[in-house]
Amino acid sequence: MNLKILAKELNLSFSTVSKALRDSHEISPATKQRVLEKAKELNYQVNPLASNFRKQKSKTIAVIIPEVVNDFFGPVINGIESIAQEKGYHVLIYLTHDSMQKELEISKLLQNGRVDGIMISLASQTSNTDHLNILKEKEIPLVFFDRIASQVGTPVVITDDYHCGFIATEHLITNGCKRIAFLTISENLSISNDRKNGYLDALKANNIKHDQALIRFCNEDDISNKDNIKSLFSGNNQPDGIFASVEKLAVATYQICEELALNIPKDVKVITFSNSYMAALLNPPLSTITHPAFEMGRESATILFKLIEKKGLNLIPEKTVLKSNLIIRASSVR
Amino acid sequence: MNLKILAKELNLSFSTVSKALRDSHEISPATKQRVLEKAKELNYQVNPLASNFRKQKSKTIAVIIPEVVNDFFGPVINGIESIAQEKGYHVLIYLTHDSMQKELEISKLLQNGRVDGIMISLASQTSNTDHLNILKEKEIPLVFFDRIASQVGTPVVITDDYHCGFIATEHLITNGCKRIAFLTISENLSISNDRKNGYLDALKANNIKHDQALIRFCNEDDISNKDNIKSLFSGNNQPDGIFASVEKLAVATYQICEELALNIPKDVKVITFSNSYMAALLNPPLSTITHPAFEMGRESATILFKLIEKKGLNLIPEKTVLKSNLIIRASSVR
DNA sequence: TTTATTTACGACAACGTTGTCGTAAATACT
DNA sequence: AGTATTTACGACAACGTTGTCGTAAATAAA
Repeated sequence: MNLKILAKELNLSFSTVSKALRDSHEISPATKQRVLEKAKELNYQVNPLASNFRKQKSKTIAVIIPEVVNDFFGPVINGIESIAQEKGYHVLIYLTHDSMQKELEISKLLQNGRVDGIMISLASQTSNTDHLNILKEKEIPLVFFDRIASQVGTPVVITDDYHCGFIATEHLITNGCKRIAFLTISENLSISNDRKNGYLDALKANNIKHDQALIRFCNEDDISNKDNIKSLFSGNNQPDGIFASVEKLAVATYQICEELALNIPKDVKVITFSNSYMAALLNPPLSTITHPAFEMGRESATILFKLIEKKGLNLIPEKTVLKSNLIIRASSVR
Repeated sequence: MNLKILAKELNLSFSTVSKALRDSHEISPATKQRVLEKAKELNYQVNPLASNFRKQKSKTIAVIIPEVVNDFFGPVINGIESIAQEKGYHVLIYLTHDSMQKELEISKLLQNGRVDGIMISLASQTSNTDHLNILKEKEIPLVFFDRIASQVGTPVVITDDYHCGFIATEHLITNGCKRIAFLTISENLSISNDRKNGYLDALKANNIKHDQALIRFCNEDDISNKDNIKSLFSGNNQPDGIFASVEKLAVATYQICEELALNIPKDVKVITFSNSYMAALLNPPLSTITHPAFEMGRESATILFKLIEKKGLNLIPEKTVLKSNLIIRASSVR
C-alpha cells in the first residue's frame, strides 16, 4: 500500500494524490474528497520513514536523562510527553546512568537528523560539555532542564535551587540546629552547587561558621554512602541537622538513624529535596523541597517546540525559573 | 556532508564508499582503511533518515505504558533501555494514561514502519484489543508485559500474579485476618483478575466465604477511592485485613486509617503490590509483593529482539513467568 | 474576441542510502 | 597458454514521499 497504488485506484497521478492528502490548495475540493475517501477505504497511511526522509524531519524529540527510576524524572517525562502528543511528535528516551561517557555516545547518535530537538538533564559525572556544544553548533534545538550547562548558550529551565537551599537551611536553623550537614552527589552539577551555595549563605547569614567536614559528597554506591553518612555521627562533633540534596540520601539517613538509635527529629532533624508522595507517610513524615516536575517537563518541551518551529525565537527566555515548594513535616521541627 | 561528497574526496564511487563503510567483503582492506580514515577526518556519519528509509527499518522500538510516574514502570524502562542500548536500538515512549482511546491512537501511529517492534502493557480501560490485533496482523513484532492480552497470540511476560494473590491472602489469614478486603483497579486487566482469583481461591482454601462487598474497584480519582475505602469501615462488618493490588490504594488505606484512628496492624493489617523502596520506611513498614521490574524489562526486550531478528521464532515461549517477592513487614503481622 | 490569469492537475527530480548487477583486472585452475 | 574463477570496484535503480515546475483547460479581464 503506497501512494502509487492509491493513485492508480483513483486514476490520478500520485503527486496529485499526495497533495490532496496534505490538503494542498492546488487540488479541487471534489478531488480531495474522493482521495480522502479512497484512502480511508484502502486504509492508506503515509510511510513515515519515506516522509521523514524526504522532509529531513523526524517529528521526534530526544530526552536524555540520568535515570528514570525516580520520582522526579517520571513526572518530567509525563509533562514532556503531554506536550509532544499535542504537537504530534514522538519521544525517544535515553538514559545516561549519570555517566558522561554514555551521554557522549548518545549525543553522537543524535547529531545527524534522527531527532528534531533534544532535551537534556546532565549526568552527574559530566564535567565537560564539548559533546553538547557540537549539537549546538549543528543547530539542533536543545533545551536543558534541571541539571543544566549554562555555558552552552541554549535555553534552560531550572528551579530556584539556590533559594531553596537557603530557606531549607534557615528552616533547620530556626528549629534549633547548630551543626547542619549537607549531603550532595556531585561537584559538577549545577543543581548541587546552587543548593550548596544556598546552604552556605544561609549559614553565613546566621553567623554559623561552616565546617567542611559536614559537607559530604556521595555517589552511586548505597553502601559507601551509608558509611559516609554514618561517619558523620562517629566523632564528638555530631550534626544536629541533615540537609540532603537528593531523596536517596535522606532515606539512607533514616536507615542510619534507625541503626544508631537516633531519634528524628529529636536528635537530628532531616530535610531533603524529594518528589515522592510517600514522604508524608514515612516515620517520621519527611520534610521536603518538592519540584514542579510535571510543569518543568511541560515548560521545557514548550520551549523546545518553539525552537523547533523557529517561532518567536526572540521571545524565548534564556533562563526559566520555576518555584519549588518547601513542605515542612515532622522530620525537621522541634 | 554525505556519501557523494566523501566519495569525491576519495576519488571513489559512492557505492564503493558505502560498501567500505559497512565492511563489505567486496571491498579490499586497503580501500576500506582509506575510506574509514577519510570518513573520520571529515566526520562523516550516515544519515539515519535515509538509511532507515532505504532499509525500511527504523532501529527503533516503542514502549507503550499506562504511566511512568511509578516505581514499577520506571525500572521496566530501565531494563528495556539497557537491552536496546546493547542492540543499538532506540526507544520511543508512549503513555496511555490508562485510556483505551489513547492506546488506540498510539497503535495507529505505529502501524506503518515507524518502529521495528512494540512492547506494551495495557491501559486499565482497555476492554477490546482490535487495535493490537491489527499490529499483529501487520506482523509487527509485539510483546506484552505485565498487563497482557493473551488472546492476541504474541509472547507475554508476566509475574506469578495468581500465586502472589494467593499467598498474600493466605499470609493475612495466617496472621489472624477473617475479613479481608481486596482493592483493585480494573475489571479488564489480566493482572487484576489473576490477583483477585488468587485472593478468592485462598479464601476458599481456608474456608472463608467471600463477601462481594469486600471487593472494591477503584479508579484514577484519589478522592473517590478514599471514600470507597473509608466506606469499608463504616458498617458493622469492618475488615481486619486489606489487600491492595496497587500501591496507591495501600497509601490511601494508610491515610484513611490515620483519619479513623485505626492502628495498623493491630486493627487492620495491610499488604500491597508495590515496587517502592520506601515501603520499608513507612509507619508502619509496609508489607509488599514486589515485582522483578528491571528483569521484566530486560526479559521482554530480549524476546522482542528475538522476534525482530526472526531468530528462534519457534523457540520463544508464549508465556514467560517471573517470580515476585513477598516481603513481610510490620503492616501485616500480629 | 483576444489576451491575461487562475485553477487543477501531471511529470519529474530530488532526499541519501543500500543492494543488485555488470565488468575489467587479477588470480587460479587445467 | 587458455579457460574459469575470484577480486574489487562502478553504474544504477530502487525505497515512497514531497515540492517545484510545466501546462492544458477554465475563467476573468481587456
